Amino acid sequence: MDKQYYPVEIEEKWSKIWSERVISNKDSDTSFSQVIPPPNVTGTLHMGHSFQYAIMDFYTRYHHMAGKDAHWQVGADHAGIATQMVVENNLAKKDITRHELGREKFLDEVWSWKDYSEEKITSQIKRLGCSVDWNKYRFTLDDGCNGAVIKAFVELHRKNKIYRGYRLVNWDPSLKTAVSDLEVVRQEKDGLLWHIKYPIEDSEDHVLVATTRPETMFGDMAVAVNPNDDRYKNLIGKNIVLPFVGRKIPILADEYVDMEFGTGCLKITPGHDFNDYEIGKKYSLHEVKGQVKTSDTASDFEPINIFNEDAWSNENVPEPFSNLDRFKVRKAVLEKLKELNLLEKEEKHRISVPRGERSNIVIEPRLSYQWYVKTKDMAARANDAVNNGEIKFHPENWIKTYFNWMNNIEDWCISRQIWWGHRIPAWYDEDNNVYVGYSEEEVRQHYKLDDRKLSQDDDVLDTWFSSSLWPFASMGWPEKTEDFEKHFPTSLLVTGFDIIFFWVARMMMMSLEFTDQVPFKDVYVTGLIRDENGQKMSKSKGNVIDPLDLIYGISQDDLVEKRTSNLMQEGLAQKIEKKTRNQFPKGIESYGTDALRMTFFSLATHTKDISFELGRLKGFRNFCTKIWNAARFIDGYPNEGEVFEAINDQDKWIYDEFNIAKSQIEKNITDYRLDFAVNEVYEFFWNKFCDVYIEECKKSGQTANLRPLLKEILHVLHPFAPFITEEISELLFKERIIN
RNA sequence: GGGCGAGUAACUCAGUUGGUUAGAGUGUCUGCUCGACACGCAGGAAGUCGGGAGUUCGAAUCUCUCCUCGCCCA
Repeated sequence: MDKQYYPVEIEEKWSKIWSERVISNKDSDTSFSQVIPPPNVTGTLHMGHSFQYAIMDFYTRYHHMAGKDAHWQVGADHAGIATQMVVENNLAKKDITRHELGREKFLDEVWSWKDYSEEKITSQIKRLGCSVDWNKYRFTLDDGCNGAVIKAFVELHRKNKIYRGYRLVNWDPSLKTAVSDLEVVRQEKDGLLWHIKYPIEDSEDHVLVATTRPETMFGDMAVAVNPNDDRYKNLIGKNIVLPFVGRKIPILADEYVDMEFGTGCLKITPGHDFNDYEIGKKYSLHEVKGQVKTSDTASDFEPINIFNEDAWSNENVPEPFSNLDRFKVRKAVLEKLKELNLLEKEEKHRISVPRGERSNIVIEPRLSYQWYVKTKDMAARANDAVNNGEIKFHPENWIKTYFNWMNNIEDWCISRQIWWGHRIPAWYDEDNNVYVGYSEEEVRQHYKLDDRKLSQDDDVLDTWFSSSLWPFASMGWPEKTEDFEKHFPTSLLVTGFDIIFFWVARMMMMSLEFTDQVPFKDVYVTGLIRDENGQKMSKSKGNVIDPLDLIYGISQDDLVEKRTSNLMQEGLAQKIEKKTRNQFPKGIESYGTDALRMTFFSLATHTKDISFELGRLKGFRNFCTKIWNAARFIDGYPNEGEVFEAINDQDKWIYDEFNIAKSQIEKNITDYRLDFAVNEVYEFFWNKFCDVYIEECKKSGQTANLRPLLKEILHVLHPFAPFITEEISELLFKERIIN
């Protein structure tokens, strides 16, 4: 044995062995199972993935060693919008758009990107030593998952829990697709509030309307005031003549209007604002020959749309404002208003700008046909499962976050106007009647259609729709496979708090809907890995650390190169280079996977921001070397006996200590406190076993128990540090800890 | 506006639900090339536990209040 522990070669040996073998206690009746949160095939794995996989692998090995049939379902996610964007960006470098390529050819491009990314990801998972069965690898867009998705969609539709609706959605004008509420990120910034004069019909007078979005005035269908507002009482029921357009719009009274805000007088633009849409719906606003009218008939409601899919003004907008980008429309409108002396004033105002999570462009609410899942009832059922303890969150506190969202849940918009994803199983005839079914053939049968021409919906489903089926679809559902029967519901889900709404809650709803069972019993909610200053790791901040670079080490130059290549923004490179060279004067040393794992465990505390600091990693690398050297020392003694038998006080003492530590460690493992557990391991091994016991053995010369005790310790240690323990076990005892 | 969380040694963090002198890793200081280990050993320094008030025999921990920072939802 070397004087130091050099992890790289040893780990490569074992990870290869492990990626080819399957651990399983098939004969055991007790199952322990979990599914991997499928990583997106957008590139490579980062620290967050390795962190969570370390925890998942820990529990897989731990329960396997305890005799359970442990199954960890592995796979990857097609990640609709994200992956499509990556491929589109790659094509853009060659000056090709997806439309030039056409749907089919573009999808070929995405599939080949998927193969490329998948290869990287799977080799990373293998390198981390994850105990998964690669024969059972699944992809969220493979045939099996597609079957599950279609079935889920059709069944929900036939149960009247999916519907198609024409309404306002969050529209991403650069991706030209609808996105869900969750995919919109709000950003506060300084903006302006404009006070605009709206002339009153048959009068020289006007009202002052305050708005942050003057460009939408072409879509105005009413002006609203609070009925208790004395300033405007006499105006209620009168009409406004909308500048530039000439449309006559009513002045409505509604409690919704905040008298304190702006002028207390609000323009109502149902086609371009979510709140206004609700008001428009309430009064069924609709235009008849240049006059907007109210009605009691809900179906009369007809909002006016003034933008195209790319957020340029359309034919509903008069010259010279038509066919312009929305921000140009704003500029032009304000100039003209000023000219006509209709702009009273502008004041500073904090506004919250909605942006697309992926594209970062300003979201434009847009009227369109989309598919929705009715969530209220499904959410209530999921909530019951939490309330009656069928699903437990660890730490418990996340329940509050979960309920905070679930109690205010809105219907889920699941259609996306992109190409990469599960095509929506809906067909339209030439009169635009819609039919939902498993296939065109099945649709014709089910709806008893003649041989009329049908064409399938062009849209695909939200990625999270397929992800929400993952715990059972990945195990073969709707087929009653062996895995599904034995390992579903799963025992544990390890995931980050950032996707509790996106994923965890939706899996719960879908699972109860389709299997009448919860998808998992325990949810281990992890924090998010940040850099050593608590900053989010991101390419543009130049603070990303690749887990593989911690395992293998990386030179300063290579690290700088890695951090500064392919930057979106010019000029960042220098700054990042300087910072990086400063922080890593000698690059990064090799620490090994076991040290990284144990560092992750020690960081798996109950806080949500996890600062990754090299000092901690160094401590665990030293610990690995300590283990190595203790073994090396013990290896110098012959095998004097197979089992531990206390013959003196030191023996009794260490065995007591060992058992105390063991039960403490076990408790912490079941409590999902791997941070405590790993500290316990560290403390026992170093301070008690090495510092005291081995030293006593040296003095007394009674060393027969060293080997048997080390063997027992290695078993406790194994889920924490699988590589080094397996290697030592082979070297000293010629046997495997896990076969 | 509603909700959640954080503030403890130079740095990054624990503190298992009120109980001796507040812990760890890293860093730092002193001394050690003694037969496992300098990624080590033996010692050491280092904290007004964000501020204030209260409950208690006893508070980092419970209550109130204030300050600072962060996140999520509207």
